[in-house]
Amino acid sequence: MLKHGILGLLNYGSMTGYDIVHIFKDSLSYFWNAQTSQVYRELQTIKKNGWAADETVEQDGKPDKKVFTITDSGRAELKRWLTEDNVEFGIRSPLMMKVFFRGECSLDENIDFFEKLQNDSYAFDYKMSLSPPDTKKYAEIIKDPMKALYWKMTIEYGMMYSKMYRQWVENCIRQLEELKYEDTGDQRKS
Amino acid sequence: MLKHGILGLLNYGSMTGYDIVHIFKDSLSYFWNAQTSQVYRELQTIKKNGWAADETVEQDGKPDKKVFTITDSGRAELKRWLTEDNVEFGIRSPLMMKVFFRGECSLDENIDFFEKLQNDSYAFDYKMSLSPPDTKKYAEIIKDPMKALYWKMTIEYGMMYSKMYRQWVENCIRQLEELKYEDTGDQRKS
DNA sequence: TGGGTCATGTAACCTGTTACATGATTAG
DNA sequence: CTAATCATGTAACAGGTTACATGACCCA
Repeated sequence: MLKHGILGLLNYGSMTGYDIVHIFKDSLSYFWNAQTSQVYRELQTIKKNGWAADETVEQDGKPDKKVFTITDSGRAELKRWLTEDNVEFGIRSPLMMKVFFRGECSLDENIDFFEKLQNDSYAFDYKMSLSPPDTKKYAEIIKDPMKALYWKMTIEYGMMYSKMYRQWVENCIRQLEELKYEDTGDQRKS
Repeated sequence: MLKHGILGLLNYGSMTGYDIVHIFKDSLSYFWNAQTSQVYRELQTIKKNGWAADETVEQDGKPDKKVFTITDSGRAELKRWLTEDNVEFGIRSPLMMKVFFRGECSLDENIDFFEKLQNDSYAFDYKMSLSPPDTKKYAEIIKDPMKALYWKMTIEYGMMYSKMYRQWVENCIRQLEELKYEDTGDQRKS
């Protein structure tokens, strides 16, 4: 998966592992987070597969760098990946796995649990409002406004997801709180 | 992750690997899909960790089975996992990775792409309406209505996600179709 | 006699995470 | 002097996927 993300970036222009790591952090982090170590490893297999070639560039005052350039075979592989249909609808969610079994904890513990989720989602939105995916940096790389459209779609997805998530969490909290009142003598009518 | 899901199920009652695989298929598949091979492997490590004990039961007319029973240490581990806070808000999405780079394909190809996503989501909803997560089977296992609440929450999440997803896809298609009309001479006003 | 259910797995592989490791330059 | 930025990775582990493998019984 990450392999093809890297290939996609290399297709915009030649760059180093270091560059790739930073683009992931700045512009793709909210739907994919890439470990430095994995990026360097994938670059090795990309090279081994002949999807990119590397060239060592000396710099002064800075360490040498290894610039990767996509090959025709790499572009073909990128296109193959984009065309292949294996995008299954489905939500592999570690969070739901936990929610599913929360009956083992007390009502109060679970209210705390969901309130923490709520806070995380607020924090996420706040962080996003402070530093949205870095438009300028990405525009430098991507240039073509037509291509930026797809980037915008992923951001819209992130925002819609975040909104839906918050609604779900609030709904869960409401249900738990109603149960709590029922337990402690039905104070809802007062 | 799956390890703890299995532990959660064993906590409801002793069962075999085969049972676990089927419960995952019937009731948890829409947020986690478990491979048979992985289930059997995880059961081995669960046993090795002392979280469950196994007992071979002979049957007539059917192959022998290995029934796993959770231990106190297993219950403690389940509780530890539920209590530990590592539920990061964030959406690791292979789909978004693909959407991000779709600028490499033509408008028409991309309209097809999103229409396929739309169909998948319709198919998912239809399948869910025909056979929603198997209430009866799950009720047999879970019994306690208080615990079933958390199961219901995961289903609500699935439905809300599915709705949001469809809206997002429709929104994407709309944007692409507008662009198409602009390209072919702005027929929107007619 | 052919397909479904019951029931068990192994082996190889791929992908992602965590921890560790180095070292020069530059700005505050 | 110290922290950040630039720039590279290795090693071990954890978790998930794919392919393969076996075998009896039951129902149509």
